[in-house]
Amino acid sequence: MIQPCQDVFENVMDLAKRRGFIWPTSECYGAVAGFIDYGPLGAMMKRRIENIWRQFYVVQEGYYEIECPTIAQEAVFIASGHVKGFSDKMCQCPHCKEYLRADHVADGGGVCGAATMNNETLAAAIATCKCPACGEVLGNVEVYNFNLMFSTMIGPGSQRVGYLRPETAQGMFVDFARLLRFYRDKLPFGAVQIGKSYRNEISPRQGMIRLREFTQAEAEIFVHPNEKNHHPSFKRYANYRMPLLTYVHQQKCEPAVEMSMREAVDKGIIANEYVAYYVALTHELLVTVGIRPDRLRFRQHLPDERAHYATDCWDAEVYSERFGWVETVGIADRTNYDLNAHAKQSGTSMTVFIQYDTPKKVERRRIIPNMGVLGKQYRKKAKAIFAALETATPTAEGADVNVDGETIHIPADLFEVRDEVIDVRGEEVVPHVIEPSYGIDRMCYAVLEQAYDEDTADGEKRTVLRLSPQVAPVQVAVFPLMNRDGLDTLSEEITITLQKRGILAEYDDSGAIGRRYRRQDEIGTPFAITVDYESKETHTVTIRDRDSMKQVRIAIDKIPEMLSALIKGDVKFAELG
RNA sequence: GCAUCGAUGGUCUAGUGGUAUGACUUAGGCCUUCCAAGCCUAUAGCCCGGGUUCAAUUCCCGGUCGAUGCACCA
Repeated sequence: MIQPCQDVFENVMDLAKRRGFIWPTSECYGAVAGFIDYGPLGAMMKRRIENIWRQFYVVQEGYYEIECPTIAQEAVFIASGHVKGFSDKMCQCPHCKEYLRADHVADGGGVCGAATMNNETLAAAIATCKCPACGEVLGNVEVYNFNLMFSTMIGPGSQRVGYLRPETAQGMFVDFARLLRFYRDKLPFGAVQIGKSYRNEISPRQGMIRLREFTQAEAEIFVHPNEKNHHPSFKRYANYRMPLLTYVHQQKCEPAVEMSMREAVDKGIIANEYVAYYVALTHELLVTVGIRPDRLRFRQHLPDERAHYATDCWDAEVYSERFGWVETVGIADRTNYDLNAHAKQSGTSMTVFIQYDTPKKVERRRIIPNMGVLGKQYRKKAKAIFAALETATPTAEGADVNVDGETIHIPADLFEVRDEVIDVRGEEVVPHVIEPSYGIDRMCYAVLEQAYDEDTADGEKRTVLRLSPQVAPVQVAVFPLMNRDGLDTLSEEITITLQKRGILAEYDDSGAIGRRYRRQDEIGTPFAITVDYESKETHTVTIRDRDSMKQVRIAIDKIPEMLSALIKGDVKFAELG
């Protein structure tokens, strides 16, 4: 699948480093693998991508953003399964020093039940196995858990364990009760979070594709389990078409098939309307930030690839010339797994009360003990008897209840059996969660790689980042043709006017004008305004398009309005004069 | 993490047991009426630690980072 291309990745990362998009972290002390710094332009571009994400999820969908700590106490990750399930049982071969997955060694050596063994048992079991790397018999080895979460201590001298979160999602789950109240106790609702997550990868490589600290943008959408096939805005994307690579296609090595979201749901290819809706929304979002549709596909997880809680999962994969298809977004139906787990761990209810349209009549039998007598007679056992009686099946003589292994006969005159019909107005429901989860750093890399281009201008090589105007860090450059005769002061005035309108404009008067154009081309600045001698007489300037290098003359007082429209994409440069 | 290879101004590079070549870039100046032109000047470098040596950027050992292969990637 991976078809390495020697140049693109290196060219992109070289440019990114040189021009201040991406830097190795803490370079003066030697960089650390798996960590990067975003430089001035990279941080700006990342923020613009995040803001486009907010436009979709917060503004369009109405799912407010929350912000939770990156460190959480152990209980959170016990419930989520990360303390237990996010670690691997490792051992080291004493002969060749290779690090090995102990359970894999056991499986390979014919040991049964390795997955359920504790570390000591597993160590004993693999002592007679051969190291798959060097072939020597392992002998006495220590088996230990390598957890991919970074752990820390909360407070000084504390025994309280904390972990850096391996995903932002848990924040939305643990805040469920508050969120439910905020959304006035009605489903569906959602909450989103953009923030850092941490995974202590054993061996991160591939630049910014696999990081130990990375930025996720996750949405958790809470929905009634019976309503997953009725997204209230489904019609927005019902006819949205894209190629889908289902797990059946993958098993048969067939290519993806293009279809609408309506078809995909109706044919049972995508599990429900909610998942389909966010598959389509994700497609639109990725195209908006500048991913080419022909380098974008949606691939369904194979049944054995899915996390144990997910019923359906689709990855948006972006094609990289260096890394092949890279998972950039995952859209999963997490069911009620997380809320059930936190409800159990925390002892807090994580349900929504759903009112019936009309109350249901339910027959109910209540057993009401005469506690005045029972209490005196049974003393400390009375409370347990009271509880046991609620579920007892009384006969005419009385009821037998079991308290602490002892069967106690309660005569019929010590309680009253009351059969009644009551109105049940609704039920407690644990919502299901639909989760679109975006890897922002991977999106940034994909945007840079796809924007990188080299063309020829006047017989010379030109390096140009064809970034969408919406994500380009610098939005416009302003140049005086000559830095004299008042052209420079007029240019500076225009720059300030644009900056006051919230447009990131960069003024530059150094050296030849051609060099200044090239410099801006390389960082992806989509437009350049040039003030020339005609500007003083006619109050006009030229505006230059990065991609075509064409120029159009416009009136100075029209610049802010026109640039805003060009940057937003409401107007295309080719449509101008 | 293991194995192999590599690391010289911001970038690309020459070279060396006695502190380093050239080009591009950048900054200042001159020139210049629209796409990296020209001229002058300036800034800036031997990945880190230890060893050998009078002297290490150079040789040796260890580390870091990067590339590749293996392993890993809930």
